[in-house]
Amino acid sequence: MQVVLADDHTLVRAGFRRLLEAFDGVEVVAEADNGLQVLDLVALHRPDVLILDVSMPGKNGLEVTGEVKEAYPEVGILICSMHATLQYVKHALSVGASGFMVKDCAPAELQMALTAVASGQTYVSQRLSGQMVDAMMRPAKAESGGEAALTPRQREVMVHLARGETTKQIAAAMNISVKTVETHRARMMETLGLRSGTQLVRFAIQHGYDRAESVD
Amino acid sequence: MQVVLADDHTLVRAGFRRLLEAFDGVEVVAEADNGLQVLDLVALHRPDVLILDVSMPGKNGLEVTGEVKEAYPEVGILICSMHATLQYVKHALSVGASGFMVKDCAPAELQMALTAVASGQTYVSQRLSGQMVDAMMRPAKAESGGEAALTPRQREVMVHLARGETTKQIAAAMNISVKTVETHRARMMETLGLRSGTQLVRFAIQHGYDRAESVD
DNA sequence: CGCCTTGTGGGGGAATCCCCCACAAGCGGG
DNA sequence: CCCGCTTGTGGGGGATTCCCCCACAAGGCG
Repeated sequence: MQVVLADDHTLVRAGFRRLLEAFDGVEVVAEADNGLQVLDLVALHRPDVLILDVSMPGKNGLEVTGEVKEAYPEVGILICSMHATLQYVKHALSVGASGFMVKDCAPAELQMALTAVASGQTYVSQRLSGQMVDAMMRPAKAESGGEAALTPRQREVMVHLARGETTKQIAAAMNISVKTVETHRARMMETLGLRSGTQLVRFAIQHGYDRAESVD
Repeated sequence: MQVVLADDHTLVRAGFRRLLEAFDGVEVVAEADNGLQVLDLVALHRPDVLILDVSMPGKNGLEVTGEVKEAYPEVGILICSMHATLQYVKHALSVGASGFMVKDCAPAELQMALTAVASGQTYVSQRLSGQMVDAMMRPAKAESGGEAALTPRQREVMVHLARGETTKQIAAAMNISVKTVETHRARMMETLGLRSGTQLVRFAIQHGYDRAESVD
């Protein structure tokens, strides 16, 4: 497996290289210390995997990702970062990365990430997948008694809202009056401390009411 | 770290035990071959981690999970299964499991899962977190990569929409007329093929317009 | 030079939002 | 046992928004 390594800190690169070459069958064929170099090196070596630091001079990792993926979609890209939020991961994956690692993980995890990315799978650092699980479970938890101050009927309205239905459609679907739907909305907004109906839609979607409700 | 191991196949248990005891500081204090035994063994040994097969005679792993968590919430529970779907994982986590492994993973992954669960973190097998990522990205990928054919001004409106602002607030913030905001909305809905303003809000949020635009 | 896109607006009717309000059913506590 | 609270069901009415028409200026481009 051939790897190109891009990070703006020489010491970090050296450490990574040692780690990587300790793995069986991994070869670091080139290193870059800035974003502009990367595209050339990829063009030259056509590696299996490109390991990219997010913050680099010239061009940041996410920009580079987009360009490399466009020119050489077969190259697996593994993003490395120290501070990692879910939004950040989503952004990285949406521009074409195959994996996202936090830098303080165990060497074994790096190896797993590498093999996953090389074989075309998606890998997300364990620390981050924990966050993802939380995000995924939030709506399911609410249902199963977490801290949903919402009544069953209100939750039902929330689901329809999250799917983008209009008040009239919701009323029809639930077989009640438009006015009743509005009352439910109003009471939810009060308990949730929201000011506009749009914010309620926002809440519904961000809390996953558009996907849940089919489990079990 | 003390572990109780529950699986209905003797050979599987034996293999697991060997694996586990090869890890530093891990001790298998008891084994169960059916669901009914588990609760007693946990009560007796108070392990740090309980490794549970999903399919067991007597009581399946998920039922056991709920009961153990209720009685001994401090015990970390790691579910093992061969066939694993996202729905399944969600269910397992919602009844109190801390981790979910597929059985054909690498030994190193088992160790990572074990330490994560023992320290109270959530661990989901790498194969599964890949699926989770896909599920998470699906809405974002849909059109952002292919055809984010929005004009700068339209995107600006989108950001405000995603933050839950009203038309009037957006108009004020952008220093233009309410009517102009409405035109932008209408044109976006046309290019995106949406039918209601609520769905536009939905789109805006699912595509990350509420956070992105400031990342980079 | 027309044509298209983009940004800026308006008119008007239907739908909605968001504040009031009411009443019945259930449920818990004093 | 009755009072209060919550929940579900509705209405009135004014402000706002939605969503269909429409117009015009500026810029790009074949």
